[in-house]
Amino acid sequence: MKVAKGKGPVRKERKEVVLKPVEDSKVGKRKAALKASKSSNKKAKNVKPAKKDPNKPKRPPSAFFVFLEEFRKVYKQEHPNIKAVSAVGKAGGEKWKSLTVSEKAPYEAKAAKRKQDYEKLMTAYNKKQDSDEDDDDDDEEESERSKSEVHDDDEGESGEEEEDDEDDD
DNA sequence: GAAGTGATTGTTACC
DNA sequence: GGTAACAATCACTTC
Repeated sequence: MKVAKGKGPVRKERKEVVLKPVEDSKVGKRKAALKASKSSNKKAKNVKPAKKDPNKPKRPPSAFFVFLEEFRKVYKQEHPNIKAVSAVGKAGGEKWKSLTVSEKAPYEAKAAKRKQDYEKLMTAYNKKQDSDEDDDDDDEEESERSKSEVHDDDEGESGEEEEDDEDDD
């Protein structure tokens, strides 16, 4: 992915042009952490350098991210000229805070399902990892097997998700 | 052309 | 328990 890889000094100016700096303390903290980790060559990389696995299931989106997916579409329609992801994220964050618990409920439900899928994928992934350690030669076979299992599960869940998505509406 | 950046919140995973 | 990383998105910037 392209998340916080930590390359070199690229950016900054554009951000200031697109939108103003945020004064949210949490944001500052988050950004400070990101910048710190990036500028310091990624602490996590030092902690767990070998954890980068392309086969590893990606994290499930939180309720906020599920909401953000829909919010982006609406935001694009209302603000076709604003394409900065930072602006969408910021607006989405404010909107999210303004939502009531009941309004957040459907997004949390979706996130919960995504999480279940993720746990299944992680279980299969961990099994694969375990088998890899046990026998490296069969890792491809195990991989295919795991994928098949996961795929089946995923399909089933996906179908439910689709239905639930409409239900939520 | 490839790759990183920003902005958001929530959750995960690691120490 | 605390904290940092990461999940999506995409125009833009830099090398």
